[in-house]
Amino acid sequence: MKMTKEEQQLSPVTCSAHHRAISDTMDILSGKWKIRIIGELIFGKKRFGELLSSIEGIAAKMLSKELQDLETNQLVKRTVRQTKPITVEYELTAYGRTVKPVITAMANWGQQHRELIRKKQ
Amino acid sequence: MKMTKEEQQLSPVTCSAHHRAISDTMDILSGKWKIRIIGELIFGKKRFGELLSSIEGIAAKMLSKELQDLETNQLVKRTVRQTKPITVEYELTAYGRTVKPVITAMANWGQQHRELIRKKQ
DNA sequence: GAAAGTAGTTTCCTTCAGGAAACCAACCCA
DNA sequence: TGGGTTGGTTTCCTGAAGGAAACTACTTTC
Repeated sequence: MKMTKEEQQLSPVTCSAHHRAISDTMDILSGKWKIRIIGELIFGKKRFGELLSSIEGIAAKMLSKELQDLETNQLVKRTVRQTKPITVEYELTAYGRTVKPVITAMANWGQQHRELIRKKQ
Repeated sequence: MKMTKEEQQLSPVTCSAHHRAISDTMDILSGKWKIRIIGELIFGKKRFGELLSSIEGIAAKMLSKELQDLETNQLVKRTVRQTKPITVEYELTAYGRTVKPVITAMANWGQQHRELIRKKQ
């Protein structure tokens, strides 16, 4: 039986692994804010309050919870700095930066989609 | 002011467009089943019942609703075939196939993530 | 001693995505 | 006449996600 390149790539044997991998990614990036937070941290370290004001619409509760999730999954590192009022810095780990291609793929497709919709109307 | 390559790419000017693009993508691929459905249709046309049994765990109501969403967004084409009991075929549009890089990026990252977790434990 | 700035946590509430099961409707076959 | 097959829709329900606002705790400054 001949298979196209695509079918080889996604053969039934590797198919369930494929689904699992996608599920894993969706679980880790799930929720309304995780990708926004990662997008904010791609530029570098940010303090809790900075994230709170730069991510429009997020409440402190959600920011705190989502950052904990990201920390649990090793995507983000939390550092308490012994400043006058204590400040806390969040930054992407090297591992967290590996998510960038996923985000880029989504951004590219979304942009193309928007252009296509605009042209049609 | 000097900027790294990354900062040029994601300059403040294009930043909100970037967020919008990501939101668009997430909206269209949102929900528990859309990516699974697209993944199933990458192999070719499938009837409603075939999708229902090949996508483990989905209920008819959800399948119906998600397919409608995908059709609305031009990712999927629905064709009624005048067979003895009427059958309905769903297939990806050419446009629907452009989502593949996004799914591939998610699958790749998920797989890498799983391997990393496995090595650590 | 009060106010202001840091980084959260707690409580209470609402909404909505999604699941289970029953139902519908057209058609064929026996 | 009634069961099987197709492709759905309707109804009812629940859990989880997320929002608003108040509260905590520590320190510095006024």
